[in-house]
Amino acid sequence: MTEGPTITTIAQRAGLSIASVSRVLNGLPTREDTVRRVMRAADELGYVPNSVARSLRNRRTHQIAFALSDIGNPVYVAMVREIQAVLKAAGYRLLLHSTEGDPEDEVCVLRGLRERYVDGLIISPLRGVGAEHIEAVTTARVPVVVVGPVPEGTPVDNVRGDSRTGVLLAMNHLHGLGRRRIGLLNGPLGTAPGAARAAAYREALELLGLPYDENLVEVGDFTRDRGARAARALLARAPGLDALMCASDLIALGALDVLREQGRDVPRDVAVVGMDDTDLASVAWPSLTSVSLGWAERGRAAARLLLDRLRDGSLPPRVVTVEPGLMVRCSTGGGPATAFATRARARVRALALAGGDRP
Amino acid sequence: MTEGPTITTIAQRAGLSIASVSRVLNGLPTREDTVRRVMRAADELGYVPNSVARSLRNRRTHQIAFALSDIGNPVYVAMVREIQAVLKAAGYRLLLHSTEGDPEDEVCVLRGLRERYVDGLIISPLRGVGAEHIEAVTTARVPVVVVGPVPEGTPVDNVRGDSRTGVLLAMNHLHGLGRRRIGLLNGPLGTAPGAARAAAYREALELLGLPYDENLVEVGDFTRDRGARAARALLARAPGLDALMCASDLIALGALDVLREQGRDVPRDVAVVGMDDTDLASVAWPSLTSVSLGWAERGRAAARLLLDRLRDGSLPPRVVTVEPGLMVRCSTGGGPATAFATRARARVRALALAGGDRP
DNA sequence: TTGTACGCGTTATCAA
DNA sequence: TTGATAACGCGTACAA
Repeated sequence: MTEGPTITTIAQRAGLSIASVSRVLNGLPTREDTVRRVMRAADELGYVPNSVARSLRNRRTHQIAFALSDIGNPVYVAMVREIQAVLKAAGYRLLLHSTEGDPEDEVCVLRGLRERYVDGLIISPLRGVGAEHIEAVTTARVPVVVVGPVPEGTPVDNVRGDSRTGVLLAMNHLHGLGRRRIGLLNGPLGTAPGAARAAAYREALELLGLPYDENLVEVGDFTRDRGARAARALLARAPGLDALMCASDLIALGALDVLREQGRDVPRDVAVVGMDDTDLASVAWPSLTSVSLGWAERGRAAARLLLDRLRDGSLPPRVVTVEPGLMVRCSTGGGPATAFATRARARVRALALAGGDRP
Repeated sequence: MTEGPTITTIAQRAGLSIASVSRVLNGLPTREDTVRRVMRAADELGYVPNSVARSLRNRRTHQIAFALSDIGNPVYVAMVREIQAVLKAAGYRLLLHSTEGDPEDEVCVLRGLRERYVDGLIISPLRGVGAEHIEAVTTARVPVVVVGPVPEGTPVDNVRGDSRTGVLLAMNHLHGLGRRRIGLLNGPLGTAPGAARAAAYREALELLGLPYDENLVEVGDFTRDRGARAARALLARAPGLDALMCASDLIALGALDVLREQGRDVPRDVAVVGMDDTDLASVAWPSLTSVSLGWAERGRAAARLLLDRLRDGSLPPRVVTVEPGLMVRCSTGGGPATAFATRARARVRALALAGGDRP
């Protein structure tokens, strides 16, 4: 808790000016002897630069914030890990903001950026970037990268998943297993992922030549409890279904609970597919086939985008789309031992099926 | 990306001195009229204070760092969430440092504190605070709270779990179910939790009047894979065991995999208990009875300890011990519906058994 | 090569 | 009540 030496202290001790000290410390060309004197004094005093003062001068804090909707959501864990790794390697520190999914809070974070305590922000709003964000994002005084969908044409660095292709992948897989009455357990249609998945589901049915039956669709929430409730409702209404496409792993876990409770065998009677491919998918029993939306990869991409922009602010806004994959596990017939990923291959098939790449 | 107005800009526009502006902005007593002029100018200019400059002056950044061993470890997720909530409410931001379990890296973080970019640190080293940390901890220029065991007598705020009581709780539970050949699947003895759990296991056996049999103990790692491997080895050596005490949920999940693979029914043939009570425990099938070491609570406690100290640096170092509990689920015979927590009650029993409270 | 002096944006002290 | 001014610790033109 000592008061801590500054370059002034060092200068006094070494009998030099603070300018010389600063130069040595920053590795600027200096006479050999001076270097030694400064280093010696710094060493003896246990000098450590004050990063706040430095930031004030440099206008760089070497800190980057990540605003996420909910720390408890496992999809974010993978993202945080990757982001942190990339940033750390580049000499940045990671600040975390958990907004609990409150859009107002998210806007607050964006506004707070103007306080200049970070050099940049990665934000991943659960419900997508709405009108209320957009102004804050585009007028922010530091670079912002959005993970998730943004309105068409928004001039901002953006990393997106492709749940449409993900759903096509999964539906194609189920169809290939001979399933024909495939139910959808979706999240709220008001959220970006909910809407996208609903549309992709319909599209897939069409492509597969299956009829759309609204009795096979139930909307709930992205949680396990609500997923279970939705599954119960759906199974009551459509007892004959032979597969469930779930809009998240948590929903799928809820569905598994209900199926087990009703004595229906998974995957024999009903095959189940989740989305997000979180840790939970491999832990569940039966282990869950799940669409991998590439969360980890998205985290990495977002961090890289941001670092690039910090190096060169004049870059045009870029959009990175991460390819989805399908992790096949027991809940659709794959074994835990035989769990395998189909990414490129399955994707090709699904896209051929879909007739083109339009994420 | 404008250059951003400062109090100087405001002062000019309002025809006042920067001192007056600062006073108004900080709510110090000022003439009504002046207040209005300043507020108006600030508003029109869209002024936002520069938190870096403020920090330089105040020597407070309103940032707190949390150094953890591995973001991917689910026990930390709960902690991060709670810490963030407490800090946010108190007006602090949370910085994350993932050290990947590297003690050297942890020391680096501690050293980095001297750069003054945070007001305090919460650190939770997986292997406990060793000799290499201790100097760094005690000489850090900002308050540090350690979550996890520290050498006796270290003058530092400290939050600890009580895995000893936790193990006693679990062993007592298993004994109560009639299990007599209870195996231990432990993590490395070189880690603090590993050592503590090994000791507690022996102690429990003694208290329960059961013999210690080294053939019933296998040491691996805290991961699922290594847990599975350890389980396989243990089951080969001691096929007759009727219960498994696992030093972490991940180990327990690995054990469940192996038991399923060998066709042994859980809990009928072998009852399984995990530790940490992570989300995974309730997702697994059969759902996993697990010792709750109170990670969320520990996070809260750590944050509070730190905030207290920031308010008053002269407080004596405090130690908070969080009580463990037992979440009984299917893997020892409880149902998912009947899952219940025994904390106080079971604790009392276990302690009566243990003959006193000595965490 | 080295030193002087100023600015980064605030807050706080002291006169006026 | 207000204004001039000095820090906070660092980096860097510019002058010596």
